[in-house]
Amino acid sequence: MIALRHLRYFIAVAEEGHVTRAALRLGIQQPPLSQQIRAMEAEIGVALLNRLPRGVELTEAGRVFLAEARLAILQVEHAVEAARRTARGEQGRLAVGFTSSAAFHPLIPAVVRAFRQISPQVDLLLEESSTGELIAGLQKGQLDVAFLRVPLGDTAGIRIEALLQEKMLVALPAHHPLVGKRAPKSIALARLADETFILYRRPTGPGLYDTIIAACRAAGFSPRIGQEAPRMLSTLSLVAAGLGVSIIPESMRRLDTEGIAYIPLAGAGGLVAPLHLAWREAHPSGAATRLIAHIRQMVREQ
Amino acid sequence: MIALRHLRYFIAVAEEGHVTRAALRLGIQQPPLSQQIRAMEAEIGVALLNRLPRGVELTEAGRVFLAEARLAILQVEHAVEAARRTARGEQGRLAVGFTSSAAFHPLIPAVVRAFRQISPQVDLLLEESSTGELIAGLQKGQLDVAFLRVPLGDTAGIRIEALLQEKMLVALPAHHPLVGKRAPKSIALARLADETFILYRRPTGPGLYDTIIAACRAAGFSPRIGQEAPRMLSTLSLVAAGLGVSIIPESMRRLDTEGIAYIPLAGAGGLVAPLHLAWREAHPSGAATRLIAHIRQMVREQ
DNA sequence: ATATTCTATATCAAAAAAGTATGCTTATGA
DNA sequence: TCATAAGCATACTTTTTTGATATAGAATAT
Repeated sequence: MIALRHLRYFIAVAEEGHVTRAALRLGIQQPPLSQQIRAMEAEIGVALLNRLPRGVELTEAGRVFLAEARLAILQVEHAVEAARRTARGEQGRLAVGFTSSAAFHPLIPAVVRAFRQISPQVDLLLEESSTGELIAGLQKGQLDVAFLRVPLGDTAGIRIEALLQEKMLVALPAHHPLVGKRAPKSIALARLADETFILYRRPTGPGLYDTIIAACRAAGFSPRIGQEAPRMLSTLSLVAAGLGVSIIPESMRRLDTEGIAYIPLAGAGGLVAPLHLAWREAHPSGAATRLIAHIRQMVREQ
Repeated sequence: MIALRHLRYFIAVAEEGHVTRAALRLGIQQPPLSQQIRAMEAEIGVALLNRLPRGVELTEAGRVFLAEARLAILQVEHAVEAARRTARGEQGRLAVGFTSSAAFHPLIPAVVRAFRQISPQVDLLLEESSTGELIAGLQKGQLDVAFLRVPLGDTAGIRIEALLQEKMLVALPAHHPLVGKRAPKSIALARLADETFILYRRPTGPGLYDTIIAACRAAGFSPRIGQEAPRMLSTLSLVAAGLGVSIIPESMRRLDTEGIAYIPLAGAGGLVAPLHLAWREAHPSGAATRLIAHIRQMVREQ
């Protein structure tokens, strides 16, 4: 069976035109080199060298084989380098997931843009889905990293790290009495006791939904739920349509401003929207490790 | 140092997702296979596999390496195949030389055309030069095969084989008295005793030139040499210009017919133009062997 | 818990590669 | 032309590498 050693030896002999000199260069003796070359010729079934009184010369087949053998060696080196680059996270593919509400936080496009720039050879696959599906995706290895609001469900084997916490805003229809002529600087949660709430909730489990209800209870009332929107974005549409009020993370202010007044909560007792980063505990890829480190740095510098 | 064995083993493990099963497929035991894979990972410095409770899975680096390793194996196989094809004469380059007078024989273009068709992957390099240079080219390995008329000079290490013999024609100016109104069917050499001869001769030594002079002597006269043309083709131009007569191989009739009458020699005693094939005795290339065999066949069938 | 399924480790045997000594062929130079 | 040197091949030995066997260790599945 042909080995890379055979190719390396042959290339040396071809380049030197001389078995003894090639052996010197390879750091072995001449007889084993002669043997290896002959063994390879026997294996291929073709004479690659003409043995001359002084040195050797390539046959036509030898010339062709030399060129191809060099390519083979290069390809092996390329394979090794590609693996190393991939392990260093400079190459490969990286699947990043995020929940719809996290998608609106400016950190995420900033991270994606920055990572694309520093690791152009990594294919970033971005995928938006629910928290539950993100966690499952991580566990199944379909995702490498995910941004989510509140971790929930079975997070076995998943590392979760808090990145930041956002303040919450009250979203009111623009013509709501509480907004008045000039929107107030802030509003206390208790003043929303009689409002109808529009909240975002996924069937998969608790999330911001429960945090908000708990905060209302703490403020002394039990919120009346008017509607549960299927997607975070629809919540704001319903508020704009005047169907009720909602409480949303600050970063969502960027959206759908038409017809909505955003007012900070006064002394928001524990009512904050966290942003978490999640990744597989076991065997993170080089690119994932790199991305995580980069995210941490961006959060720190922010 | 990485070996092809490592790549083959790794590919098997990657494809099976299972060391034990891959070992079975490779016809070795599981422990050495595990060892070889680990040795290669150590060599590269990168984890290619994640060891799971049941079987193994590829890391991102492993996936990249798998694809590249497959290419490396293919390239090695390609190298071997290319060498074999070259040895069989199906690929490579082949330098064919011929003297100017041989170039006019229809066998040569026919051979070239036929060989191009049956061996399209062989690059044919055609080169016209003098007999002496052809022989030297063969000896130096610059040429693989040569067509020539009369072998001369130092032919050490050269195999020469007679392909065919052509009749000779007398070339006369169209208005020469011997041609008359209707050209005669043939003409005896002795009748040219008083003519001026225009002959082709290269400085390198004897050739057709001497054959012709010897034939004249045998016919009872010593030819008067009017001019020695540097190239076979110029001979005919000089004849057409009325400067004398010449004796040429039959196949040259195809050229420069304007102003020249070609008349066969009556009972041409030994006055024939041979065509020889010459090639290096030592280490003929596959393509050369193939070409030579093909030429012989074409001559036989002709 | 216990069996089962896999990979890892340790030790030994076999095979392959490298080393040493020397032979054989062919050119080179006195 | 004869001796010498250059350079590849062959024969044999030593070392290294690869593979086999036995068994441990980890983890899931029953």
